[in-house]
Amino acid sequence: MKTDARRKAETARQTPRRKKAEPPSATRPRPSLQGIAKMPARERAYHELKFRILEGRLPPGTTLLETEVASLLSLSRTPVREALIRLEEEGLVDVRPRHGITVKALSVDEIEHIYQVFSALEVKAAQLTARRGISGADRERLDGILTQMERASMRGDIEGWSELDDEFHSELVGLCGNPRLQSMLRQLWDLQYHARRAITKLRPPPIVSDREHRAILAAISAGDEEEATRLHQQHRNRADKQLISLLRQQATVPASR
Amino acid sequence: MKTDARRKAETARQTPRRKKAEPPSATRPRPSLQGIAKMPARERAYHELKFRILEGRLPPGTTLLETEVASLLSLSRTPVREALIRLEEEGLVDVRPRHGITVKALSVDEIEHIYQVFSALEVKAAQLTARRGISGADRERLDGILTQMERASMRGDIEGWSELDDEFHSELVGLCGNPRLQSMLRQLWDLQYHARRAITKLRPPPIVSDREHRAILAAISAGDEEEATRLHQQHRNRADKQLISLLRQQATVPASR
DNA sequence: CGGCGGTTTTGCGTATACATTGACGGTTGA
DNA sequence: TCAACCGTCAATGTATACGCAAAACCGCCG
Repeated sequence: MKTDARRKAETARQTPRRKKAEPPSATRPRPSLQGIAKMPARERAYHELKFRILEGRLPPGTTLLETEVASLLSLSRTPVREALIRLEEEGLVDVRPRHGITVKALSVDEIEHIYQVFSALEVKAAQLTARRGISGADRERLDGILTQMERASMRGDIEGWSELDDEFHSELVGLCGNPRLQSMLRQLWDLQYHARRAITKLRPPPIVSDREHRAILAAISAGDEEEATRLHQQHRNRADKQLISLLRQQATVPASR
Repeated sequence: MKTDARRKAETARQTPRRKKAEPPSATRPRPSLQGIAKMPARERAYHELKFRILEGRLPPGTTLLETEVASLLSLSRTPVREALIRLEEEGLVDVRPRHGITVKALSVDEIEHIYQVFSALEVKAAQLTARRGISGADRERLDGILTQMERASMRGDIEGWSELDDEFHSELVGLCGNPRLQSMLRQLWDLQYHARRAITKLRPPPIVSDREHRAILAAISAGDEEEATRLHQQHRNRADKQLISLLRQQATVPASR
């Protein structure tokens, strides 16, 4: 028993990484298909709920009471509440006391806002990556992804292309050397995940994107920070505009699903 | 014995008089100096802790157990834990199970990372503000702030200038029309709050900043998105570089305080 | 003198109990 | 018929109980 309420920190300059294997994959909503097993209940609740929301198994607008969520996951309210706090902070659910929690439905405007932030950060990431330079191996890897993408777009495999696109972008971000930037991007990613999937198949063939990607990679490889920034900027502007306009289009005609 | 023999009566609901005398900080971390009264305990815990951390009353490195925090705030562990989850997400504290929570100490590198994100977002905000245009009244207000700043810098009142600087930037951000962007900026702001204060007085006279601010406001008023972006970009680059270098300088000579 | 295995302590994760509060429907009075 | 009021109760907010397992401790053995 200590009478002194505070102890001095052990100074470790380096953030004392928790031993836990990093769960969140950049593009996958679920941490590891298995690692969920022996996690604290709070984490399980968090990941399970997030997963269900992102995959659409808890569609936007769904509202549940804390108790219902708890029994849905076979847990008590405590860890569920703790998970919900995080999900609310991240913007995935709304908590309205006495009315339950509601899976947030994003309006097109909100998605546009998300993309404004997302793209600004991604461009910054590209800039930082260019500034710090990439290794030959990284270059190879990115190059490989681009090649696969080109093949996919030639065969008209938009879905496959889209996944590779995610991979390319997230690889690039992974190289920027700014963990905070990375984690913010990951979070924003999750928010737009659903919207993005919804319009994947409606996309026109990504020939332009392919070209732009090549150019960006070249600029980064060359360490040309200015050029990489400019190109990535432009790439995102174009892609965002397209995406938003597709969404608006679809929003007016709710259609099938 | 283990459980702290439950706080007996101890003046039942009589909350010990908190000395919330401190009125400082322009962009004060505390919500409203009074509104804290009749809030849910979880919120009180959150704000109270955040306040103490930002003001330095819980200096970086401080380590406390959940129980200790709870009794510090005269609450039970539950609302405290819920507050801590949010504080951890925001990056203000580290939670290491069985080792307590510790107030995070940011390294200069981390602060640099924060600024990279912060500035990218602020520039985007300026761009959006320019794009959407500002009203005459807003223009007046911003103009007024700049005038006050110029006066402050002429009198050598760096502290005053600095507060106005915060105000200017946050006003600008407030006009961008993207709430998510705003809230992210606010959060990042809190993270760098302490570091920034620490070097405020070491700043050289802000003549250049004053000039830049004028130019930025002009570009925004004119609705010149490109120019506003470029100028703000440049402004932030310069200011960040200066700030980081001051921090590094000081980091090597811990000095007083 | 130092490392190692068992034992004890203790902090936390989760469940549960209890208090509080706001929603809602029914009743009443105009 | 309508609107204000009130009582009831469900849902949340907060406190407490409880057991596990990590960390600290301790004594034994090298």
